[in-house]
Amino acid sequence: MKSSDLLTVGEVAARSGVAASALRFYEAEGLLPATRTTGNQRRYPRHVLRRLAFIRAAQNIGLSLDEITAALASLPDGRTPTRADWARLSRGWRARLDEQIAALTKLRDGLEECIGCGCLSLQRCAVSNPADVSAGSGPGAAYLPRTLRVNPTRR
Amino acid sequence: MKSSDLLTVGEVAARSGVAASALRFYEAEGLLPATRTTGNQRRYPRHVLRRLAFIRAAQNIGLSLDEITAALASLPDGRTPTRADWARLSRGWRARLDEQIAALTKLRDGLEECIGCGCLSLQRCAVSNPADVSAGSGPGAAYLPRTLRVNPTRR
DNA sequence: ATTGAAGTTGAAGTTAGCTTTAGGTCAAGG
DNA sequence: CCTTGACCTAAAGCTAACTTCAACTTCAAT
Repeated sequence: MKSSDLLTVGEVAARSGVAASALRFYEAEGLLPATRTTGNQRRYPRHVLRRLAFIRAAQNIGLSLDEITAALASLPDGRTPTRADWARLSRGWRARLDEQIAALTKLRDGLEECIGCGCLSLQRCAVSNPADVSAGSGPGAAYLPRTLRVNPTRR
Repeated sequence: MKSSDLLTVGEVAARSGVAASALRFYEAEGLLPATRTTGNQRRYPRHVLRRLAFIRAAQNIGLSLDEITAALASLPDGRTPTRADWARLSRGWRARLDEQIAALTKLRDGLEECIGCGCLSLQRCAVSNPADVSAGSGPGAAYLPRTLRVNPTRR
């Protein structure tokens, strides 16, 4: 155990489960600032673990790193979120989750119907066209969600 | 309207809402075969519209193109899915949707708790660590889902 | 003083699902 | 015949969120 109360990248990686390369990437993106030793190595205060927890939580809810950066930047002094900050920010996420759940539920119900009818029509089927986009509305019509993948990208 | 009952890429694109470039891409991937005219232009039978509906539906459920390719290849003669095929294949998707919905619901409930406690711990918080991965389980620990994005990639 | 592990950088690579571009070819109307 | 719009191909580009690589440098222990 180190005597200092500052953590190295390796230590933060080990404690958080976030790869060192990701930590460097986050710093480059302005998401996770680090101080430097005289030898130019990164040192992190303990509260980065909390900040990382916030980042992971937000990612799990579905926010992009850009959105997370924006959320963190909205805090005074760019501080690591306090309990109150957390409560305020995460309240907005709830609606987001609700929307996602509703969309999936609608899709599932549509699927039940479709299994029965077998229509599978681009125009009328709730599963192939869940957003109810009419075929005439032009190309590039946005179909629904990029859903949760069982095996996302290798992490 | 053309006299032939074969469709050009442009026509398929217009009727399906799938971009012509995507159709060419699908052909290259073996997802959507096309015949050629003597002048080397693509011609599609009408049932590609059904096949495309199947592809879109599967995408909306969350299957990757690779998985969709595999599913279609599993049909005899690589035929476009019939009503019975559709019923059989889509039954498996239901479980997938259920899992996704369950995961999101768990996340939402965890969020409710977390708003109250404010713990935001990488080890204990259901939102920052929904898969219950212990911090000691090594780097690269897979956190949960790559969730539905409100604005995925531009389509 | 030496050594081996851990840290540093910028640049390039990865994956999925397409889109865009450049440089031609084809088909139908006038 | 000529023009115009739709089509063709191969290759490169795009986005997000990282990872990998190569070529050093620093740190802590012996």
